[in-house]
Amino acid sequence: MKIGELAARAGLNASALRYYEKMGLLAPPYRTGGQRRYPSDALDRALLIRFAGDIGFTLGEIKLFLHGLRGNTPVGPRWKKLAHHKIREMDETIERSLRLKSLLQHLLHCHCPSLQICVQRLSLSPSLRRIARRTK
Amino acid sequence: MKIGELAARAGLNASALRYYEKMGLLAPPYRTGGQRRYPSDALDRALLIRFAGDIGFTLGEIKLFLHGLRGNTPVGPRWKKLAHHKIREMDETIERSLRLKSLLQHLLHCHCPSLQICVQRLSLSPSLRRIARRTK
DNA sequence: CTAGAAGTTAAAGTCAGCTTTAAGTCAAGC
DNA sequence: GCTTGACTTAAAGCTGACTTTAACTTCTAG
Repeated sequence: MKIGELAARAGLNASALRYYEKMGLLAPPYRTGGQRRYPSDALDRALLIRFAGDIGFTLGEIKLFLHGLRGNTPVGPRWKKLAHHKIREMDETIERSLRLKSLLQHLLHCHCPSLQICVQRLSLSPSLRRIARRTK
Repeated sequence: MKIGELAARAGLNASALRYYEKMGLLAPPYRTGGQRRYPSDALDRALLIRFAGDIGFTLGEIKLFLHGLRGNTPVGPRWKKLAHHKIREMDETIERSLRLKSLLQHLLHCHCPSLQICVQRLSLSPSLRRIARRTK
């Protein structure tokens, strides 16, 4: 399989595949006249990488846990740890988003005479300040 | 007030204040011997900018709605539109995070013989693929 | 008066995850 | 054999929100 075909089948750009290879996520394949020729299981790899990226893993994390996998090794402890970590991250994101949403709703419906005054009042609350700060 | 004091009081770096000024979010203050001297209400402005940034507005959005405010103008329609937009964004974030969380939990507890096979199965589901894709 | 803390600028650097560009090489169909 | 489309590389560019750097000036305390 040439890189273009692999890219099309994995839903990625060829440049992304080359980038993954450079970053150590994708094994360097055989070459024919300088061009990459991938074995069919490279598609699984590429799909796995895309999938993991899609669900919010960084390339560093993906690399980390791909190294934990060898061939068709079943789901292992390294992966589970990462998954738990990501689940916690999701929880934090959800909680933060909920709080900020209600904050925005307050701002929409409150009776402060101006945004600046409203924000000043909100800023005085240490708990709110903490929420805001973590949002970064 | 010198820039360092304003920065300290607003919880920002001086470089960020200069950046905001360059980006048109903060009015250029008077200068004494080339150095910026801020009036005390600049603190409100800076806090407002920080607060808005903290709750997820981009600088572009902040600039947009700061231009809608003049002095202590009450909360206006421009701001409300932006707030509604942001609330929708929060809702999307929350929904996506919830789905990805349950996806991760499935991956943790499913009985697929390997991650690759599990992901292959998941990837076959168009609805899941859509979820994943929107995550970018 | 002088040391040194704090201010000034423009321009470059940072982070991630790629894409784009430039300049060239290779392969496949006619 | 020739065209054209797909491939190759290294390096630069992109986004956003700043920070850092370098070289310099100004303010302030003692």
